Amino acid sequence: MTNPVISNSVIRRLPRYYRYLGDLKDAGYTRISSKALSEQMNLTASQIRQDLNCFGGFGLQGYGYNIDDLRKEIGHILGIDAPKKTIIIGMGNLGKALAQHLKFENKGFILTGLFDVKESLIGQMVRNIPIRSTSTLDEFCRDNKPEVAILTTPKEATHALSDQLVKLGVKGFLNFTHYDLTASHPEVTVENIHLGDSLMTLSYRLSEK
Amino acid sequence: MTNPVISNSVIRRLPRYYRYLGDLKDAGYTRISSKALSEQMNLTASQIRQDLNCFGGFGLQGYGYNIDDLRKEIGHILGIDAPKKTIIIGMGNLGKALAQHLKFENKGFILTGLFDVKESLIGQMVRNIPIRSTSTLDEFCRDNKPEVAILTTPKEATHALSDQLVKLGVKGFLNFTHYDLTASHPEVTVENIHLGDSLMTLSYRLSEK
DNA sequence: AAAGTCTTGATAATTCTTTAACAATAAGTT
DNA sequence: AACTTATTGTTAAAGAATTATCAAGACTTT
Repeated sequence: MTNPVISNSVIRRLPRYYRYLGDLKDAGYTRISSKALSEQMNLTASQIRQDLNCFGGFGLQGYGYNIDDLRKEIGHILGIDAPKKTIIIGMGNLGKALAQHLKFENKGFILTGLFDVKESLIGQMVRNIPIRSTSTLDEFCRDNKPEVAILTTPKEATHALSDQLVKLGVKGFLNFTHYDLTASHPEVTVENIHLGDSLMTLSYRLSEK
Repeated sequence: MTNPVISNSVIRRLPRYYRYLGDLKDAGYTRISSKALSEQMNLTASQIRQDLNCFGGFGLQGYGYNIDDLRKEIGHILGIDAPKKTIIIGMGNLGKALAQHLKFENKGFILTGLFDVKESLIGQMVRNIPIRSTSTLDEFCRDNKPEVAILTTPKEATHALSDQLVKLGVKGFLNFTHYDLTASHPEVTVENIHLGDSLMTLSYRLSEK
């Protein structure tokens, strides 16, 4: 698709809208105005309207937005209705925590494979999926064609591993390793999550006060 | 301290500078120019110089920056030399992963307490720290005065828990729960980490291609 | 020690993001 | 059915962030 290019800032707010709309829906509400939503979310109403209008006019003057419709629209924009096969590499505590707590199904992902190098982990079941040896990755990817990989491996392993996965057709990475991954090809997408950076940001804010 | 107010964008880049400078130091380098660093980090040299000059002129014309000095300066700016006592509440896989993998000592934090409500976890040792019952939180905080809490509890528990902790003197939160925490008092700092949002952002980028 | 090179810090220009304003229009009300 | 109120989508203005530029000055070489 060749859409008009949406700014990063807008994209990063979409999941938050999606969450809040889900909560409102669960609470039984059917409509909301940009003003009311802005108060809940600590944003300006203007920003919400501006953001949503990047994708279309989902609201109705004098009424606001239908919560369920808007949520579905945003879900569609986020690609949640196009499930992507996903593997996790590195099944230590972090890998396990992600496997168990991330609601993959709700977010457009299907967890299909778990990998680790550590003998003692191989064969363990997490969420009814067996942990496989990383040495079987090539074979698994050829058979199952996962599109997304979540990495929680040691820093040293990351670069070679991501190269291998890109060759095997993986298009998206959620990278929790200490290695700063950059997209090697234009069709590859990387989301780096450095938990340590968040800690340091917190430290800064505590120190400045 | 009443500093000239640094923008969010700058603050969020500081930890990344800190990491890269650490890597360069470990690799044995002693100096680097903004241009060379910008190429490694995929930024502009201008931005790096602009960012650093928010805090002072750490560079030298015709030479660049001394890696070790600059790293120390940024560490100091980040408050890494002022260790903050920290507790983790919620010792499921995520809490355990954070306890074991986050390098607290390097980042200005000292892990002093671990808490969970689940009977089977209480008493377990992680990093030589016992997991305590959440019911002992008041007592622990009065005795140990932790400044920072990392939350990995269920959504429902978060609001009440954070209120309780603020009353007990906790000033900083790293919030991994599905509840969007907002700083209730001006002296309280919150860093929300929604891993699900990162997944959805990734989903968007994969879908747009 | 002079000439040349490099690289900063600062300022200016540009671009991007957010906020404000308001006409248009749909819903709700009498 | 007309009138009032609410709220959008859009355009314009303001504010931030990023990038480009360049004089000043420190290092390096001859």
